[in-house]
Amino acid sequence: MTDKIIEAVLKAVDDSFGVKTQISLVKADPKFGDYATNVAFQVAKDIGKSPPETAEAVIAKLDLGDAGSAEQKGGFINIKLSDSALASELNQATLLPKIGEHKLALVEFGDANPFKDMHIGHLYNTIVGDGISGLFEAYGFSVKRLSYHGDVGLHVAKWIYGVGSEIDFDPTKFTEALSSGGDDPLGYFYARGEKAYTESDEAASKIKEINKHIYAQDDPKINEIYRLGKETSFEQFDKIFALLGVHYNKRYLESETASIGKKLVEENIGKVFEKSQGAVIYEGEAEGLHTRVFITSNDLPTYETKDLGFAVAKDKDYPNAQKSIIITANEQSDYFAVMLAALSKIKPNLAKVTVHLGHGFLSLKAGKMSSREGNVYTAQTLIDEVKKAVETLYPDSPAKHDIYISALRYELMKHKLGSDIVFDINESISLEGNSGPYILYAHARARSILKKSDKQPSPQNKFEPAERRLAIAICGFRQAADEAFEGLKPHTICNYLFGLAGEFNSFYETNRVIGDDREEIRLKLISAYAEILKTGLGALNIPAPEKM
RNA sequence: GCGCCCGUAGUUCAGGGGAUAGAACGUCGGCUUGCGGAGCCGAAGGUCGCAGGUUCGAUUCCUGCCGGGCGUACCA
Repeated sequence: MTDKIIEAVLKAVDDSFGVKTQISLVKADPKFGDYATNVAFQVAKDIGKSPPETAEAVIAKLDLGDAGSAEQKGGFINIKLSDSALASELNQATLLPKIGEHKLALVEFGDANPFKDMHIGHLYNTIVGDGISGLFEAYGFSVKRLSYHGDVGLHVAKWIYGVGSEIDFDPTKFTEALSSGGDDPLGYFYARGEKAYTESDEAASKIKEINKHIYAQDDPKINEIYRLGKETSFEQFDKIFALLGVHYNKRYLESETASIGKKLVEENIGKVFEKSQGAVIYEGEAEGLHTRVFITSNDLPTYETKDLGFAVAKDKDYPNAQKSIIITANEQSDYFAVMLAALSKIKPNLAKVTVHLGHGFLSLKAGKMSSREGNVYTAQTLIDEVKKAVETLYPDSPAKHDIYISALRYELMKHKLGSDIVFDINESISLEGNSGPYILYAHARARSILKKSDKQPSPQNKFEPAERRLAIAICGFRQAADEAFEGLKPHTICNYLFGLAGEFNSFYETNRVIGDDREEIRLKLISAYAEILKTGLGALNIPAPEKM
């Protein structure tokens, strides 16, 4: 509908002044109209008239058909949708264009490294990734959720050193050693190795030696400890993914992509890469980037090389993806710019569809959780805390699971990606304010009203002012969703839903539904409202139970 | 040093050339014998970091500065 209006306005501008331009339609202050455009300001100067005169002239030529009417105020052209146009809009308010039909999108996220903790940053990353995946699915894409893990590299050697020095590198003592690492053996032994690495040269060289054995796989004891540690790690990761309801299509490992990438880099030395000080590097300065090492002077591939191999591996498994999104913390943004620059010279078609999406740093609001000083909070700890808080606040709810999942997911997606965010557990589970449970409650309440009535929702071509206001708000979904999808900004959906719920509560406060003369049309509004809440939450993979 | 991101109410955050800069939390004051009050209405609270520039119009774009985060050759 808005497309048709924009078209009509542009035609009127062209007819009046022979000017071709571009405009957007914004939601107007309700006292002025439903939508507004400032096109008169844009063209007024060129045609030598004041904005109000220009707007009047445009309106004189404007043919909106039965879509609505327009009037000028202070240079703005305010458009009011006709009731019939609004009614038909309302009927298709939940529909999103299936522009991804028969198209494939790859989304990579949740790349926690085995042998290390899955901390709250990984949790954030995982939820954002699954949300972006859901958004693409809502627009009809077939989405493959992929994870990628650094199962080789110095951090692994540090961990093996940490545990190995305790059990004298005897794999049979591994299980016993795990229990001595407390409730978080992975983090515990990694921290030990890390400490030794920085504090002792002897340990550092031993760790580097272990690292070589890991790549070469030529030491049976190290191989076995490695296998056990990796198994333990992924068991933990899978437990968390299952808790969150995240379903991956495929897990990739750096140990698999390393050789593919290394071959690719070696083939392109002198073309894309240069040798320097014994290492193989990519010089990005000419493109405004920086230089990065792809193969070390010890002849080991770095993360960048493995990522090149990963791009190829993904393409082999899922050829012709229209979009490949990589989601990481934004500390890796510059890194990805270099990696993608190198990729664009080797596999331009792959680089073209690849987008890196960076998110900010997640911290927790100071509270009881900060008692574990010096520790990074693990994903599991935060999940447990939120779950526990939900059980206390909603002891009788039949939907506790959905509530705590929604609390987590909503809280992490309601902020614009890229900025650092502070997670407040109490706020995340509260029914007051901009929270997941608030939206869930709004949805459950609407469903309950619909269930209670014995009449059927029925559209009508005439709205009372309060009804049309709600209807307009409901029809805003499409725009919010498009913005979220096109700009990879899930938070626009959260903010929209929160605003919509506020509109509804305000409406519901003074407009009786059941038993009113206008029950059918109001039920229609409520049903559309409930569907929008469910669809919007669903697009971000947030559950919306019927009761809570 | 250089590069990228960020500075909006007491706090957490939206907005991102255009009509009076918004919301939530917190504070204060009202409403409620009704469909889920877990709500609604209202008040107080802002030099949109500072200074220039572009523009009919700048919180928004540009430049500089101040403050913060991240990155910046062999970690990921």
